[in-house]
Amino acid sequence: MASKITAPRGTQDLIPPQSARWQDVEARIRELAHRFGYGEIRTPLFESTDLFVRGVGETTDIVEKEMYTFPDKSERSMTLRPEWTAPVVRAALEHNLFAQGPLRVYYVGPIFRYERPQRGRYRQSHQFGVECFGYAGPEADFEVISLAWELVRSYGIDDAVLNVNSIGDDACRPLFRESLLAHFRPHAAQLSPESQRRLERNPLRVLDSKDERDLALVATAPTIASVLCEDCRAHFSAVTGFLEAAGIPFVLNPQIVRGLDYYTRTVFEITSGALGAQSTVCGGGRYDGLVRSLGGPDVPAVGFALGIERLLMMLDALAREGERPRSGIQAVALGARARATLVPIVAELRRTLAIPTFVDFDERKLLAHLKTADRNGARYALILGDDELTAKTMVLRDLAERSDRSIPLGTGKDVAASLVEMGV
RNA sequence: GUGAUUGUAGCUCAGUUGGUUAGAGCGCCUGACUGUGACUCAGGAGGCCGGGGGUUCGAGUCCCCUCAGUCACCCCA
Repeated sequence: MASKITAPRGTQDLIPPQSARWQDVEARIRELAHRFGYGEIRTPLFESTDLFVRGVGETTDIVEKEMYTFPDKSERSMTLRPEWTAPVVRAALEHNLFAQGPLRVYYVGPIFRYERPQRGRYRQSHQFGVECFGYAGPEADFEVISLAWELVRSYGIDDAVLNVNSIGDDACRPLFRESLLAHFRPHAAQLSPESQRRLERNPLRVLDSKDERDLALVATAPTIASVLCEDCRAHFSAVTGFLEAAGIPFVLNPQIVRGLDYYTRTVFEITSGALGAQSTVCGGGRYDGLVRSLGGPDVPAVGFALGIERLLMMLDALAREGERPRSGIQAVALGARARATLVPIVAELRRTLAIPTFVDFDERKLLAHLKTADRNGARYALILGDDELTAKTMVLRDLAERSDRSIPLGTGKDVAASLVEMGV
């Protein structure tokens, strides 16, 4: 087994029938994004390391320890995409998309983070996300949040919770930072080592510490709400107002800080109890400063990223694995002559019918073929043996109804036509 | 990166204080039933016991290392 090559740690193969669920989810995502008027963007799997360092923030965990970074053959430092937002902004700038007014895009695809795998956390995972550029107003925040919520709602996931918060902007966040420093610094020695480190680099992140040594001080820390500037306050209350008007339930959660540096004002998360320690299925917010910090114009933006693995985990927790309806035809040939006759017929069925045609080329008994049909979830078995060859017919067995019908044996087109006529 | 725990057939798992040729259930294949699927019965195939090293007369069982899974911390999707 040691000599056997296995999938790298924290990655997984997606194989049938599991892959069909992913196709369903992705189809729903695309349909939803389409309805909201978002166009798809695809960017390279790897980018210049610098893009993420500048875009995500040097003090974030992603940049400090989670990036898959490697030198290419020209010794340029490259990094496997650990998140989509920075590449999306880079691409929009590169193609000058911001010159044409507001931009709405969505993405679906893998991200890579060098982490120790556990429930809901992998080295390669997949995200669906949207980015809405060009609107500074709360309407855009609402649009993006409601899009994320709509996906969760459409699956009937009832234990999902929408948490929202505002972390202020350039005007008031520095004040919040100062008041946090003033609160924690005198007691810095009592904080956990990790929090002490964060206190200097990014004091906001001390707030989401779960270390027992920090809890007491965190609990008495000043809240952002107390220092929010008038603009931020108005913006945030407009966002929550839209949510209320739309009947989208939410929780005001001052603990939500977000781990990426580029967020401003509105931040939100959708969480679920079905996900173990990684309770966030979707996280996002506003990042008005990012485009500029990546060398672009002053373009406000708001977006989110949603973990597809985690969404599927939530669906699993609902455990409503409905019986999949039978679909398709198992073409069955008994004997070499029947098999030779069947091959072109199968080819024609596959060309004209929308449902799958299954076929087993091995010489097996009818019983074995029917078992295979059962396993394939086929609705019908189309049987051709010596009797049928003589009578110039085929037997169409309805595996759900357990009934047989006879159809004339002809060319592939003839057979396909008969099947269509019979409502197959 | 830290800690805990697990790795035996395709899957779920047994394997006594180390002791000959490693087991079960499910699944798969074949047959009972020249040609009608979810039941039954009987056979069969399929394992360098994750990998490497060590202790021992002898290791699936003990020790070390390594890889991987799981769970948690950290952090996030």
